[in-house]
Amino acid sequence: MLDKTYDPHRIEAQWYQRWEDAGWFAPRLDGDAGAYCIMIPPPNVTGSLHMGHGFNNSLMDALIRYHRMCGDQTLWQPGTDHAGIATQMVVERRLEAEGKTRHDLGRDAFIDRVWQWKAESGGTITRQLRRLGSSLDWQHERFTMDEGLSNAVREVFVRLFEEGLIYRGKRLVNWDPVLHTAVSDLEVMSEEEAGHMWDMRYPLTNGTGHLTVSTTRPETMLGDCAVAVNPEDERYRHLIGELVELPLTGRRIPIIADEHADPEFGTGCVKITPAHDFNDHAVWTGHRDELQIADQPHGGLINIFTPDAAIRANEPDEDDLIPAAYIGLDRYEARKRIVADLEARGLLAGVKDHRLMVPRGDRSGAVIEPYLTDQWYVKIGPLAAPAIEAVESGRIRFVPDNWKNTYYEWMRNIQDWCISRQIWWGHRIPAWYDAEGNVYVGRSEQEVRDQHNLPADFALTQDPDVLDTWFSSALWPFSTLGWPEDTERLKTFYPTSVLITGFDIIFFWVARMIMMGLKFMGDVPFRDVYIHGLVRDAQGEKMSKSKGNVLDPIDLIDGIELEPLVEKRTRGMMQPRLAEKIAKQTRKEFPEGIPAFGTDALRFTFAALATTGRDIKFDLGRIEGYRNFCNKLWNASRYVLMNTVGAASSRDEHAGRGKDAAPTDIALSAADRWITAKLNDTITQVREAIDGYRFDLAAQAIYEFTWSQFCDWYLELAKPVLTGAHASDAAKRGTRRTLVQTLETLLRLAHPFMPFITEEIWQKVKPLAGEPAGYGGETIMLAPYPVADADVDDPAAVAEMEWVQQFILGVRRIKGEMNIPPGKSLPVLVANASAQDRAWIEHARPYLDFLARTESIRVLDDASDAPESAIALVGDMKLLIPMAGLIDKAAELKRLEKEIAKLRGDIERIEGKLANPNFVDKAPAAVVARERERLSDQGAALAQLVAQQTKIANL
RNA sequence: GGGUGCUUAGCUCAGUCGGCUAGAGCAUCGCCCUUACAAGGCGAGGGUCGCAGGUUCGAGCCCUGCAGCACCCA
Repeated sequence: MLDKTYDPHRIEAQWYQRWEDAGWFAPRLDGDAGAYCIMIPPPNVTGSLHMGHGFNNSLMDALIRYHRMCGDQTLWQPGTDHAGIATQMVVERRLEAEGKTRHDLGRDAFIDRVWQWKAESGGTITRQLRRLGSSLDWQHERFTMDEGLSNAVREVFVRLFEEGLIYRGKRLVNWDPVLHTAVSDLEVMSEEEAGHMWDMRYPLTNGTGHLTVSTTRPETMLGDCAVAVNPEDERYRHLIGELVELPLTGRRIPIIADEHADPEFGTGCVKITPAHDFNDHAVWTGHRDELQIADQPHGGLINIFTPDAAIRANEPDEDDLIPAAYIGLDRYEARKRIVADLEARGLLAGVKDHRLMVPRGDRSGAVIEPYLTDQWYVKIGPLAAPAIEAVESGRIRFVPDNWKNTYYEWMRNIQDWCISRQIWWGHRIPAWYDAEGNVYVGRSEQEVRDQHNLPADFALTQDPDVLDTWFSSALWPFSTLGWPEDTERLKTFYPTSVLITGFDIIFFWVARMIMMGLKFMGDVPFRDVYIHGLVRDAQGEKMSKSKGNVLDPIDLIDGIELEPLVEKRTRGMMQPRLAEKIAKQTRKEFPEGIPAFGTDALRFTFAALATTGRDIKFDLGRIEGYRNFCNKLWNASRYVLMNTVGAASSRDEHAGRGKDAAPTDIALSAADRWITAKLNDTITQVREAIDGYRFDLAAQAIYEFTWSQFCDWYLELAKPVLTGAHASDAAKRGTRRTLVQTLETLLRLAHPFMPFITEEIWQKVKPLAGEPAGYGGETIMLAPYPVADADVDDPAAVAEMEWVQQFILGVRRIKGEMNIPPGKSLPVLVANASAQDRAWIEHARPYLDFLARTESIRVLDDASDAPESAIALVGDMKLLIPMAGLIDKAAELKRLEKEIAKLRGDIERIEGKLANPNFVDKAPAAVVARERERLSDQGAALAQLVAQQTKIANL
């Protein structure tokens, strides 16, 4: 028997271990069933679970469990990502606490430290995924830096290089001066910030005055190679080809004509600093062959910064290219000094406040500097074209569909991918250099030596850089399955079925997987891409540590007291004032802390909120409601078990399933047949919803059936049968069997969304319910998913039960509105009853007595005999509850008036419609017929109520 | 500047092919501790579907314009 109260903690603790130990998460590789596979988006190996993971994994597990129960060969591939920059930063911060930098340790020792950190913290997120109930195939867990995946990375790098799709080039990159590495365009976040616009005077060398240029970055003037004006700009046209003197440096630079100069912007003159600005670099590219530029130092492409973004020293052959006064100054210090010096010389024309877009590294937050470096690139055009085609042709389908536009937009404007990073934690680039700087690419140093006949004493040094983390992630759908080996798993599970992810990594990850999958597997990596929204807080704000509004899914599962919650939210806060604010806000929002809701409630909430194409606001009220739902299911199950375990019910009584199997001594009532038909409808709805990725509709259908049909009606209808003296043993058996089988099926239906509670209950129900579709196994997670059965449709039973419900609701409504306690028994008179009504009254009498608390039901042959009564209509039949001593005449008149007004409004609308010849002629016949029928029904009801109103009013 | 999405009850959201009186949960208000469940039961109130036009017999849904909000890209 089930415990009296639902305690998610106790249930969840045991089942996961059992499932995993039994090996039930592994795909069954035998047989000819279809394959179904999802790759987990690998979380950061040293990270911990946030709400986004919780959401994402709840949906994936629902699909995986559904398909596993459907009998597919089902694989959910687990694994983690080494998350290069992020992980390296964490370890560096820990070193910093010891007063060291990574350079103090050296590369090898530092990497050892990172592996140590992984060993320490690497289990956290996989443990947390287990807490969510995720049925991942842990026996095959992978890590992006394990041996197999590293092999795959080298293999891909070498093959792309050999095809000319990977190259090394010196270009402007996004340089992070704090992390000392290049980052890709995607890792740069530009936001508008407050700054200044400086107007600086550059004297004309012909002595006729000066040009004024506007800039937001005055310090970069040291690297200017020209001033550009728009060729159409009348003000400056005559100066094109003249020279100006670059202040503070003594260099002379030309005035050039270029469209890039916007006459409307500032003075219309723009300084060109090709080594420190992407636009300027493009301008320079167009003018680099002009003598006045080509003759400048470095052909005009003058870098002025060190990797720290400080002003660099001069090279031996540069003379005083960089003025000594600024060398060694940080870029912002240099800015101040240069502005001051210009002002001192009368060359500063003005300063105004100006809002500008500032690019920052998404990890470090440092202002990104366009910087000239040697980097490795993937030539992306040849990879992008087939990846675009794969979506256009429908081989890959986005859900919701409109995301494909975002994908196209990016893919059609894609730039070559900078894949080298100047950090230590990651896949080392498989390239070696000799003393002359020649580069050799190969799978290993040995392979390079063999291929190029380089003797062992020929010095080679490996490229110090590592690859962008997303390079290895891009291979995830096939590298995890064993590629480049041709494994069984690869053959079975590639292409995978669906990718489930947030829109934020369409570019980082989804697009790159598609390109790499097509390139190396010759096929798409997945058929569907389901894009879900972001999990936000109850106010719709993005969750972030600095806002202090982060919810930890584990805290929702286990609950957390207020003090630990406050501590957690403010831990490691740099700004005490912010910490104080967050603490205050947390105490206000969660004065009692957060109660434990359990995993099933959390998962069901995620499913219910997963409407397509929208972010979700995570409101604690919702999870509370679904925790209550778990409780409801639990208690309903207790009721079913209490009434079936042990009773006269042997296993045989329940063993039969469906109509054919019904033994002769079992009688199924209309209620039994009705709930079976309703369940059948629900099965269809849930399956359709899951197949269409409508997790919200699936959850809603399960919720509605369980609560509003099974609990509110069927369990109540079962009571008079099970406890009443009038019911036959065959009827009792029929009801018991229906209770058990409905519950058993419902548990299987709900299992993908609430795995723990359904397993726990199923274990108790299974011995009573018999084997669903011949399944005799030990766990619900491998039991067959319910299949709808057209044979159990039963319109007669449905009609009867709807009548019963109308009758009961009619009586309840009168009681409710008249403030009569619901438990009070009342005599009911019935008038205008048809033969069918009379039969049903007879037949359904026990239900009516129990649920409507009818003391007696008397059928009147003539309604005029009735005493003063409150009225309710069931079709044409009138329910009359004598008012004497119970009901106030004025109250009943008011109630009638309200209903009459509603009917009149309705009738008026319908008459209007039917009076319109266009409607009658053009609308489909069925629609017109339905309106006519409604009019006649409403008209009859109105007549009855009006008659009643008159009668009562006249008393 | 370009793009995408959103706007429905106090709140959070459904609403499929254009067709019954626009639904659910939470919140609110009454009555009930009825032997599965007070984490509950029974009942009730609550809507100009962002605004303005258009198409249609019929529009929350389709079209046009406008407004507001959010996000992405430059």
